Amino acid sequence: MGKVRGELRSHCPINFGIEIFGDRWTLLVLRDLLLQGKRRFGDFQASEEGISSNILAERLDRLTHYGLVTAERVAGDRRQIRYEPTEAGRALLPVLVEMAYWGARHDPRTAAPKSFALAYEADRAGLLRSVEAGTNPSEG
Amino acid sequence: MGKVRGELRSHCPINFGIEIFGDRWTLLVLRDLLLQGKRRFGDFQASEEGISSNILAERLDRLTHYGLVTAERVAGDRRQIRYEPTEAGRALLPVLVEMAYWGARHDPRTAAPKSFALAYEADRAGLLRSVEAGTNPSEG
DNA sequence: CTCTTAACTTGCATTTTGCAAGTGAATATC
DNA sequence: GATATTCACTTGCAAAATGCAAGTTAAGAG
Repeated sequence: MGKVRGELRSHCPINFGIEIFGDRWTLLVLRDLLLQGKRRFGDFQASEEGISSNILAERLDRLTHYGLVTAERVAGDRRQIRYEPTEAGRALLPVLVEMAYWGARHDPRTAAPKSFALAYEADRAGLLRSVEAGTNPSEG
Repeated sequence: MGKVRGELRSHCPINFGIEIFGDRWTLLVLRDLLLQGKRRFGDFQASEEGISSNILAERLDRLTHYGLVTAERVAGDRRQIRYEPTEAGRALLPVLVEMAYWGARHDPRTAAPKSFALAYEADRAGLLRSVEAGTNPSEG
């Protein structure tokens, strides 16, 4: 059961996001969901950062609770649950892309290929569209 | 003393940002710094979310450690310390703007004026420039 | 001097995180 | 159809982070 969180500290539009995904794991789940096409519990667990199962379960609950994600059992294999981003979840893609660009430019050891930052700089809107369509060539 | 953090979980460009500002307070400090023009310890403390002084001190330390912020004593009043964003810190502005837009569009009780989301939709690049210049009319 | 201001520190209770192991239901295998 | 395996969690508990209140130190004001 997703624990219902109390009052927000403020309704500053930046704070709103922080209250939902301002922690060390939630944005990684959203990254996997929106950029890597992952849809299942085990997929998220398999990411290199190594989220543990109790944390992952709580975050998926919270994302569902806040309407960024939906969860449903898979017909054909009722053990599985498929997580899908909602419109509100997909609307976070530009946030992720800006963070990725910042990381690509400021982490001296970044794993992002140069082509990503270059593509961003050449045509941000185009990059966003291709990432949205899942046809972006400059990601792992 | 800023505690030096250990190894990063990964060099995914999104994770890099999370490791630095993925918590409930750091982005609020950056918001105050980049969007509200706040420069002093007491200014940050005065924000409506109510950060406590030990947390604030630790976050400022960390931001300084990671090179997003500089700290220096004010000549003329050596009690004061002035915090300034670096280039890397200012480069987070687009991330904050995307988060603000998302919050403005998805928090039903958002404090953001409609003009902000409308200005974003009409001319994102122009909004970014005006926010960068501190001449943005659609913020509190 | 004494008082006040500014920027922290410290102590401690509460909450969150993280690891390892365990559970229960559904499906695959023998 | 009994057994093993997969999947998505739960549970227990130690460790770390957070949050509140009060205290400290250095500098400037009166």
